[in-house]
Amino acid sequence: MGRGRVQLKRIENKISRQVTFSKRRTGLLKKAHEISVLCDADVALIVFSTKGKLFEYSTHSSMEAILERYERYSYAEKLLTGPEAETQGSWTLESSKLRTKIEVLEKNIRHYGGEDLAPLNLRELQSVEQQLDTALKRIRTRKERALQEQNNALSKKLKENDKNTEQQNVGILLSQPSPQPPQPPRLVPLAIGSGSFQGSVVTREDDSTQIHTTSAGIMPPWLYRHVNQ
Amino acid sequence: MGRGRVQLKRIENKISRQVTFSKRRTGLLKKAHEISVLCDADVALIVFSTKGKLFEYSTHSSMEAILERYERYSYAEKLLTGPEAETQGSWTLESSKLRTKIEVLEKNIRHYGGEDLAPLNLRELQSVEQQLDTALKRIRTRKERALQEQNNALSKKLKENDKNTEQQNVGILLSQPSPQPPQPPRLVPLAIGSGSFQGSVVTREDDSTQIHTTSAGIMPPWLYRHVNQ
DNA sequence: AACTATTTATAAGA
DNA sequence: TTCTTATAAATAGTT
Repeated sequence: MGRGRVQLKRIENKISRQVTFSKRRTGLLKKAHEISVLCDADVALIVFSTKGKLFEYSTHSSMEAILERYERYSYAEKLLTGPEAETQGSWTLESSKLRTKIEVLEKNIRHYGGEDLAPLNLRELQSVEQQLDTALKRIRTRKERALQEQNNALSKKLKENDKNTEQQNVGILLSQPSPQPPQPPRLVPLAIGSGSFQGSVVTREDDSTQIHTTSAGIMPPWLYRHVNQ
Repeated sequence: MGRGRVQLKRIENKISRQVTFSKRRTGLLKKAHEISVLCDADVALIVFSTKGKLFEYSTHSSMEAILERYERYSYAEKLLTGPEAETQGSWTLESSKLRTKIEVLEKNIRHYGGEDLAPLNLRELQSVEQQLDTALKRIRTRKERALQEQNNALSKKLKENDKNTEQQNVGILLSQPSPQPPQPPRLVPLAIGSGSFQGSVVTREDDSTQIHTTSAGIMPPWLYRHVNQ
């Protein structure tokens, strides 16, 4: 699509690689949005440039929702592909069991849907919902416990160290600088054109950071022509 | 791109919507792959069709890796957005909010049940289930993050103490321990070969699950023309 | 950033 | 679904 064909391999020239990235990124985001609107699809697109700059697009239903939806599929597949790969930790085992259960439940829901509307029993639904709730809670509890144990272990070790050092240099420890808080990337909102748009486009950088998050009713610049021509 | 311009709005005709989806999906995946190779970018693309069928593309570094990388950014952003809400028992607040939400949802379920059996839309049910799932996952994530932060903080302090102790023993107390250098974003190294393909394309359905994962050196079907023409 | 010459993507039609 | 073809779009190379 341009003056000359392009080899499908990394562009070595840094400048043109960057230019191409910019151009194609725009096109990719646009197309992601288009298919989501035209075909009523749920789309999530994440792009990290070589330099670590993030660009993303997601359908109205938000990135998080789509990623979670994806994760569910993902887990189901893993269970199918390699159920033996459960060597991690104890809660991993528990977790996967629960996820299996969830999958079964979800499959049931789909199954019900495949049939007539009649067999849809509300009580069954509520039951399923409750089971899901319970299953997820167990997973959460498990993970928490694991992390809590870690915390306890660390705290204990910390105290022991403190005790050891106190005897020798009490004053030093008192003047410890408090640990630096984690540095989040800076975010700067960008101006957006008009139109109707329900997805979101975000751009963040390590140093210069920019976000353009479009809320409902706002049109991303790369859709401008589509609407006005 | 075709015989006649296209309006950026949902295609109402089911058949042509499906056809368009199929075509554009192919194109989108192709372009995602191209930019990842040409520009050395990390790309993750997730597409759910209306029917819930999943299509995905991810660069060599795998979907999971990219999503995790994304989550890191995402979390950092949230810290910026609401840094005050990240203190001690903040997640407790969040948690109760989510629980309230769950209660509302549960009330909705009951409400549906109180009415006729007819209005019971399967999609709605699944939607509710998903919302519950999401809500619970968020709580879990919140707690995990809080605990993880605690872990990190403790680890850091532990290291600092160790370092201090060393200095003490040697008798050098000239300078303050330097604050932790800001964490540069990690860059995931990409190994992209010329003309070869290292990403993976997966297609899965609810019941019949099919995967075609391309390993290095194997060309996805939609790149066929590129190489052979 | 703009501007085109070309290559690509694709909407329709079969 | 798949192929063909006319056209709309995207974009590589240039200015």
